[in-house]
Amino acid sequence: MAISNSNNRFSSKLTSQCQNCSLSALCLPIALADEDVNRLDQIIERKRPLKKGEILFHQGEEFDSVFAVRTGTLKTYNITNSGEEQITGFYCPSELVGLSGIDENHYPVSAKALETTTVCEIPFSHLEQLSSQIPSLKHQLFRLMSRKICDDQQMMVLLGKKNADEKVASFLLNLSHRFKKRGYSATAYRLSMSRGEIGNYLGLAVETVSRVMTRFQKNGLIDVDGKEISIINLPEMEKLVGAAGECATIEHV
Amino acid sequence: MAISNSNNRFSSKLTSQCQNCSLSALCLPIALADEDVNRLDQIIERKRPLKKGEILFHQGEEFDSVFAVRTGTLKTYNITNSGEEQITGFYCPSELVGLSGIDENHYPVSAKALETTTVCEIPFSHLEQLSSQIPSLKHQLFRLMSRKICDDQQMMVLLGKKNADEKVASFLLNLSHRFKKRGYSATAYRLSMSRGEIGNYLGLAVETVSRVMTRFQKNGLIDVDGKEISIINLPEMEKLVGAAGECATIEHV
DNA sequence: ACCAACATTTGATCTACATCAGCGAGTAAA
DNA sequence: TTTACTCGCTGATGTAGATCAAATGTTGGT
Repeated sequence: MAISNSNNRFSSKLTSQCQNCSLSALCLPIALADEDVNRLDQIIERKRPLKKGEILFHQGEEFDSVFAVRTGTLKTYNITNSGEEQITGFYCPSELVGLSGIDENHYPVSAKALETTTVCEIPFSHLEQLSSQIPSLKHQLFRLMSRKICDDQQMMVLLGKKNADEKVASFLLNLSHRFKKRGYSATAYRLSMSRGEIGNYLGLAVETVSRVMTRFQKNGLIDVDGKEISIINLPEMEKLVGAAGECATIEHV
Repeated sequence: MAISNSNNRFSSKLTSQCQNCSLSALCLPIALADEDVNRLDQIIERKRPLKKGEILFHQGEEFDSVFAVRTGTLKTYNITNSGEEQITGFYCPSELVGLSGIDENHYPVSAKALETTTVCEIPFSHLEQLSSQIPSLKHQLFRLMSRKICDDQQMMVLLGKKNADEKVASFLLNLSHRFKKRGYSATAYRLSMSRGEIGNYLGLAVETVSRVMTRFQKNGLIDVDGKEISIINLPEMEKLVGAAGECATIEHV
């Protein structure tokens, strides 16, 4: 895909730069030799930013790349036979989206930007080739996919067994952990998704999400101001979630 | 792990035999050259059968192998902080279990036999090494993990959005597809798990599972005799499930 | 600055499913 | 055979959260 130069603000960023990308330790957290980083750089395409609501790839489209989120947020979803949207995940900076397309060679979901979002496109066939030459890269890919499996299974437990309070608390703490990992505050952040999208994702009605958050605020667990969230009583929130899932508990590096 | 020779009935089977294993086309469905199959054979250990209730690996245990089910059925589950079991999956012959352990190098779940079950143990470090030398094997592994991600996400949709009827129907049809893929009848099979385990997996009470199945039978959709299930009205069942998930719809090879 | 469209909150009511309880059938041990 | 269990089925009742309804806030376009 040709790189757009229409916007000078970004063209300078659209160059090889895994070396100095602040996310490199996260998106493919491996100790690569300099020459290997260069090889990785060469296959990665930086794309122009997606505006809010723009689609990165469509459900059913042919799979060719995975994408690392650099800034902003994406959601993946599919459209059910009854025409409603079902959100299957949110993706923050440093996270990889598109792995589920490998199997069938088509993306089984669509990915849409929740806000202005930039991604690195990584053509999968190149990545796979490169992984043959760099064992640590291959291992890293296996780990990433394994983690995704693990995380999704925790999500299954959440959906199948937890009540509304536990779902919302898990969701807020999960985001907190993800922000913390990138060096941001774990206790104050901005939601990039609407209440409706949260409810859709958690298997709850919008009204329930709203009520639970309001109640959490009344009870001094969190502070809510529109999309701004502050976690006031972290221990109590964690208690609500319970020892949670093992994947989350063992704590990702 | 030493192979037990205490049981002659099995010792003859505990030899290299991916070539003539009827599942080989499924467990790692690749066109491998003969010599490659041999190399794969050499790293695989066939273990003595597990009896019903025996544990293949425990949650928290160090990860070293993935396992291909040859006969029988396994369930994976984890124990929540409140001490209850949460089933995260059932595994039939030809299916691979343990992939979620790669990331943290520990199994995040336990795996237990639901009936007498035999598995092939595949030490992951060897498999990974071998995959460096056989690109098609590496690709196959990526595909398998991708499919698992895809399937789990469909399960998330099921748990989050479907009602009891749709859950049970999806479950029964999913098993049907898995039996069919292995060449068995898609319309008559035996459940290896209890109603309680089905309910646990689907996020339903036992009583609900029982009631739904009874109602399905009354309505001529299925025939139930204890653990024996016959699907009488397949089209109607499929309608109940809806166009379902994309992963399932595009149809695995 | 204004208006239209949409997002969020709150209250009232409804319902799918959980929970509780009781029953019969199968199975294993004594 | 009896006792003790476990498993599956069915009926009665309770409840978490969905749905319906309406007011209020927020946002983007012109």
